[in-house]
Amino acid sequence: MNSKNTDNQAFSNLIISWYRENPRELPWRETSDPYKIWLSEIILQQTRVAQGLPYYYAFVQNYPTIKDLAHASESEVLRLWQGLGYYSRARNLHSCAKYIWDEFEGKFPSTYETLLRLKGVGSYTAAAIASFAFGEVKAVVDGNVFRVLSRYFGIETDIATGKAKKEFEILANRLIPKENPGEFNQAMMDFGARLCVPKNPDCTQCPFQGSCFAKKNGLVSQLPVKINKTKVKDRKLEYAVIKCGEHWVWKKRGSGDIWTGLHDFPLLEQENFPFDTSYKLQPFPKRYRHILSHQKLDAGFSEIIIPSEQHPHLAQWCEEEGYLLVSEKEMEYLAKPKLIVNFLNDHGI
DNA sequence: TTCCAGCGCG
DNA sequence: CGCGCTGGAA
Repeated sequence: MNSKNTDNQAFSNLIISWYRENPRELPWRETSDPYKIWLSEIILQQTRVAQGLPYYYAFVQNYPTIKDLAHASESEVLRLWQGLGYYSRARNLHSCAKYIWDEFEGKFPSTYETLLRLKGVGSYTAAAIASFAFGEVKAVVDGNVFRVLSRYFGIETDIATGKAKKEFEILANRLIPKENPGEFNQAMMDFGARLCVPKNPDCTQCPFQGSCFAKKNGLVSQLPVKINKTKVKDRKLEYAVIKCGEHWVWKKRGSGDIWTGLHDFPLLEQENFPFDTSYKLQPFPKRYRHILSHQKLDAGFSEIIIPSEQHPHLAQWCEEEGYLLVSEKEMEYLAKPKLIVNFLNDHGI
């Protein structure tokens, strides 16, 4: 055995023993059911544990097995996902459940390579499911792993690049032990989430103080290197809140833009907006700001009251233009983006 | 108010 | 490489 392997073993032993002393107790760690592990990993993509936890409980409660999820409707799944963001995760989740139920009799794919073919499952999630549920020796590389390894080994590659992804995957796969790969992966992520945190980590508590490159060289605050070039565009939305008796006009959003599959209202800037002259537009004074990953939204709402006797006419227009006429009772069950939920809350809905 | 953390797709 | 969301911290 050469010294590299000895070092690797020392690293994995140390991080695993840290993990055994400091485990987070999480419900998806109590199971080896690949369905529940997959569900938890999709929820946790781009999402903190504290925020994802209630959604995990809700999904397990509503859909205890992949069969239950496969037999649900997409709109129901989106409604349960409401507020969590990145809604394509929910659409992919549901579509995968149907696919696995229909094509594989509900038997979950069990290898890294086959998991990777599932929509919404990339290299991180495939490695997580393969190692946690099936014991495959495959290292996860997420934001935590980038941080831990870049600091410990002093790697200065910009972690936003594809080059870094390859480099860190190779390194992590050299470190992962064959005996308990899943535990090593959990350990790396917990260590990054709880001790080797992005800002002001408490290095005095760290088992790697003596060997960490960043610690020894005073580079902890500089690593990992991440060049942030996300540019955010400004965008204005002018919503028409069209009410007729107990009914409101809604729009189910299509693909190719934000909030695919969720519901909001007709936009005034729409070409074919019909109620140009005949009805009074009452703008609400309050505007709503909402930040997405690449857009800064500034939304205004104007109310339009349609007399009840116009209901049939309005219903026909909705039919023709692809809008939904929904009663206040039924609105509750539509999946809506946070911005719209905020607006409704302000109006006691 | 701004900044930042957190993967996958086309 | 541009794009998709929200919440919590600075």
